[in-house]
Amino acid sequence: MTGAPHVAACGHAGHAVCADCPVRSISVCAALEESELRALSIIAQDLDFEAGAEIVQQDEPAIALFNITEGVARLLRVLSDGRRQIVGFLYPGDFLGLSLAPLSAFAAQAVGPVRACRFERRRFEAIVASHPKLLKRLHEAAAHELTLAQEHMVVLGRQTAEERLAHFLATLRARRRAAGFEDDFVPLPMARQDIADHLGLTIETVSRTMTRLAASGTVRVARGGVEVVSLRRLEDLAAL
Amino acid sequence: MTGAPHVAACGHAGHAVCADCPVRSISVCAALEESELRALSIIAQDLDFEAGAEIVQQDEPAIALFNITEGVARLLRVLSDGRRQIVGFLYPGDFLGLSLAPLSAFAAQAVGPVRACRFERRRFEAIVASHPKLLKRLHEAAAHELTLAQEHMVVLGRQTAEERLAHFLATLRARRRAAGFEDDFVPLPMARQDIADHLGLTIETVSRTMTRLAASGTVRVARGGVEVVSLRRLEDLAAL
DNA sequence: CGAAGGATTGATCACGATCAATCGCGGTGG
DNA sequence: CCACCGCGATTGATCGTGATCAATCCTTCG
Repeated sequence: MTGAPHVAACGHAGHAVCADCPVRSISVCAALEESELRALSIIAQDLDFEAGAEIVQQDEPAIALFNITEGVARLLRVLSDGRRQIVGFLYPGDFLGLSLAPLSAFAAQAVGPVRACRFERRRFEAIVASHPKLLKRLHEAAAHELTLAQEHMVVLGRQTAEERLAHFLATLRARRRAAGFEDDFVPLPMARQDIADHLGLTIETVSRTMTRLAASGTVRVARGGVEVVSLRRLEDLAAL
Repeated sequence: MTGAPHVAACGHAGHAVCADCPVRSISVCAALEESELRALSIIAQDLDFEAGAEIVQQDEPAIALFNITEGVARLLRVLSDGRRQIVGFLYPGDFLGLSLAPLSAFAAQAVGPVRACRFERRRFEAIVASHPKLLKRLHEAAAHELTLAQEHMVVLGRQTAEERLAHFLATLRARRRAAGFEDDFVPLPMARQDIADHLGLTIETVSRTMTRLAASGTVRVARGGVEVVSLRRLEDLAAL
């Protein structure tokens, strides 16, 4: 079910050219010196993953780091009895492997087709050790992720189903806005089950709640996503 | 109800002496060069907080960072309708202010009497900028916090009340072990309401679940904490 | 056109929340 | 010294949100 990733056919024998990177301006690699970028470029490997493929295995040695360049990935933990918790979705520009533990406590899987830039850990850390700006960027990314994680704890610990879904959609919309999109359409490339496992709900509750948001004129459900009809109402419901 | 913090009466006009710091070996300040430690020492301020006092205000500018040296603090978000979520408890050696946002999205309050080492943010960042080892330590701390936060998401999203409490107690015990204690007593300096707000439960559910853990011979409830009777059972129940 | 799989809708159930009473301990004053 | 008070914790009774079980619906793809 999970095909092995293969080197992208797009050029340079699998080595990425950072200067051409589509997430150059928004990722950890942004604001790096020319020399740092060149150093990274040398050890970077451009990989493609098909939908559902494991990018990182749960409880396996974390020997590599990734920078998502295209597509969406999910970061999740599967309990022994099959319960899943998705702790976050990774979008282009997001960094995978910020936690420094020797074993990866979480798996990362491609939601749809994903392209990612891979760095072997030992080599990456060697570069980090000698490039303080890169460390600073990594730290900022980790601090940001930490804030997101803490916010999501509030959602999971204290919000109702409707508040959770409203918050999720509002967050995705804000993120899309920040990425420069002007419309109010929120693409949902992940399955309902993924949304449920992210929000600590069941697929049925997500479905019902989505229907209720649509019935109240807050959103309109379309193929592949939702359109935010009343941002005001959505944010009121999210109630953080 | 929350008295203003006052400078500790213990010496040097409120300036801490890092070399004498009780958390020197376990905190962010550990493994720093002599020069870095001296630089930090100059801007450090030793503060006392009484039980319940606000160390950091929610939604206020984050103008300072803290290193907890004695006591326990809670990091929490209060929703407009009064619902609370405690995203973590801070023990001696823990760093407060890792998230780099200009406004603190969370409040920090003293659970009992707390002593903390305060750093004015601007000055702290100036030191960080010129001391790469300190940045590295901060990054490690942030990465560790991130992992803890993600683990707790799994707890809040997918665990039952019994699993949550068992996990909480097992985590506290492990932490205490790591700090060098050999016994199986787990102090619980925080109120039941705090535990409930950390685990996304009500105080009644915490109480009932605690009683059930005691009835099954997993723990014994004592004043100020619990004694772990069967670690095996506790960890089985925690079921991560 | 038919099969397959994800999404939605419906009926019922259960876990934890809510409402409420009591307990137990520590502090205070008579 | 003990009666009383206050407050946090525990226990009990009932309720409600979201889970579970189950039946279509809808879209995609062969």
